[in-house]
Amino acid sequence: MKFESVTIKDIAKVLHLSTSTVSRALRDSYEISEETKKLVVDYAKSVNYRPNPSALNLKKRRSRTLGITISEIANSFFSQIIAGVESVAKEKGYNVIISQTFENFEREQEAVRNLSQSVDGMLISLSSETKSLEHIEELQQRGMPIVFFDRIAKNLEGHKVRSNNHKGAFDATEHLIHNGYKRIAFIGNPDNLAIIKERKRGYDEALEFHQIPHREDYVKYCQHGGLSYEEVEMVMQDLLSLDEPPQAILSCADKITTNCYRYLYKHHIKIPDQMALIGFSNLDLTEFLNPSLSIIQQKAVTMGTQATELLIQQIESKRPVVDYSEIVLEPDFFARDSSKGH
Amino acid sequence: MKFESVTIKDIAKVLHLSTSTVSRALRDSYEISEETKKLVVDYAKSVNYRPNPSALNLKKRRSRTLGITISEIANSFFSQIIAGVESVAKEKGYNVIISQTFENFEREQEAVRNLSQSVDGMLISLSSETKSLEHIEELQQRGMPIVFFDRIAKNLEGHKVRSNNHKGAFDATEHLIHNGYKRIAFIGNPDNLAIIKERKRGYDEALEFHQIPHREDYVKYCQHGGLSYEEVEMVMQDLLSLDEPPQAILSCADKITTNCYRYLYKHHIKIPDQMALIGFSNLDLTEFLNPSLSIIQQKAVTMGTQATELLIQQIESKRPVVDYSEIVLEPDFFARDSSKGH
DNA sequence: TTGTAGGCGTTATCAC
DNA sequence: GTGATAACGCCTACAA
Repeated sequence: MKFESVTIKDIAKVLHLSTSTVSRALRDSYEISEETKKLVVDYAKSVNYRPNPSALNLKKRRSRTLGITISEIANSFFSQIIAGVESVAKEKGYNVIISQTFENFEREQEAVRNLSQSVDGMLISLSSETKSLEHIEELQQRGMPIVFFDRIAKNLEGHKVRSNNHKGAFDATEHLIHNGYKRIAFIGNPDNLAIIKERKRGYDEALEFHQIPHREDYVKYCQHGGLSYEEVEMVMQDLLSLDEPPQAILSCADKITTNCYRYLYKHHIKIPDQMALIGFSNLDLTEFLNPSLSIIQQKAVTMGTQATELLIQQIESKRPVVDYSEIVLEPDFFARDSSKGH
Repeated sequence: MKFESVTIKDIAKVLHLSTSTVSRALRDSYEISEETKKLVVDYAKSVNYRPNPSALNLKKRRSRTLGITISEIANSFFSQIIAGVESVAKEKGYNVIISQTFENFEREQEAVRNLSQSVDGMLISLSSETKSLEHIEELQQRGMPIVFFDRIAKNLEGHKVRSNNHKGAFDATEHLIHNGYKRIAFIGNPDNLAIIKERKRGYDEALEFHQIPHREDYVKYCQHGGLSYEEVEMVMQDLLSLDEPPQAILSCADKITTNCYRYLYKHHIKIPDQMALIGFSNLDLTEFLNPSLSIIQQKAVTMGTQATELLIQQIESKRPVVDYSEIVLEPDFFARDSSKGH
């Protein structure tokens, strides 16, 4: 089953013109007479002519396509990011190809390498399991414009758009402390991710500031980013089986937050009385949950639009970009019942 | 800023071979000696050679890209669909380009026409405002494989994957009736959509079956699919200002359901005592809402995978497809507190 | 077993 | 003002 489409050649044949004339007429070149232009344009419209993108790409050595690498689409944070990316991309005439890593390093390498030939530039949020950055560095060195967002690569150059993760975690932890919680656990993705390091630092510093002793057994990392319920379940069991279990949890990813909530619900552990919960999340209805969920919400759509604007700017820049921006977005904090004082 | 990549020509030059030999060696042709093959393949790997997709596409007259047209990405139902689509597409070596219509007819026409040159086939869920189908028919006639899902086009040929909308709405309505509700309102997208007609029919027939009189003023359509809160707000105000307002609502789209919930919450109308609510939704945490939300949940991921499998099958079929399948997925029904009897 | 040449659809360069 | 030609990267008859 093949889709047959009209080409410049077809038009040229019908109108008894050369392909070059048709091409020029369609692009409104000054060299072509108004008469011929009108003839060609009208006919092209009547047969619904559209230039073949592959031919154009081959010729122009660009694809007007952006690649975006994220952990998972079915995650409110990332689907909001994509919404932002798509809106700017479409507006500027770019398509977007999405690659999911499912927090897996090999998949990320694969994705990045595959994308490399199809796109003019890439938006990357690292996977939880990413340890080495060579696959990305190599592309950068060959001139691929890459903008990092959310889970940025600390040690690579390039435009970056991220949240103020330190502040988000610090404020949330402090909020718990103010509400009377002292035994506060931290659950995050693995801390090879800079954002998790930052959030951990925020958590640490809030404890320190309020002279609450650190406890290493209150700090947990989900190697797979809490993608599966089971992963979070194990962490929760660990925490609850401690001699002195925590009274509150700070969760550092959308999936972890919802899976914690699910766990507590399932095991009839009352929130916040038996366990307070506050987490990073971009879900829609958290305020209507029972109890309503306290969240640190990132400006996801904005993150998507800003990152895309920077990327397109870099792609279309005449000279190599040397001066990179790092945009930091302030997260919004919503204190609700799940972290109420007792 | 241009991304320089290695071509077959480069390899040929370095190895003192012709481009055809390199091309054949890379594709493991029987004509090439093992020796040469190894030489070429090893070198290609060492320089990270990837064929240029545009050149391949131009040559093969296909793009190994699928287009999908939906109303909005930031909608749990559609992001689950996309997750399903991506998984099958990636597995079979296809990329996916997403187009959002935001329920607008012109955007849909634009999207479909733009996509037409870039993709080998399309997955389409119609927009709420779509009235004519010429833009789609035209492509079909020129041989573009198109699979309809969710909001299918009743009068066009093609593979179709949808939910059993009639049953979903019938069961939900009957459930409300069993729980003692008689004054039941229906809120949906515009009924030029076949799925809404079907859901309306399910609602109608359940009422009829239980000998509950119809009331036209209980039936409301959101022209823009409830995308904005304000649209749903107006409908709710209409319903509540009736002499005899409804006691329960059946909502027919994810966005409408959540916006109804939001409205009731905001106006301190107790669910279900003052107004029961049940709706089509694929949101994640509905069971933990306060009160927990009764939903009709569609098999979104499956819908995505099945539609994509059909599409790729049609694209890769040697002979024109004449025998179209219509897959009907049974929705899952979760009765919860928001529709409890009083 | 390897090389040469032509073409996929488009645009740019050069001629007329 | 218009037309012929080459080139973008790849593949595939056909030739050698």
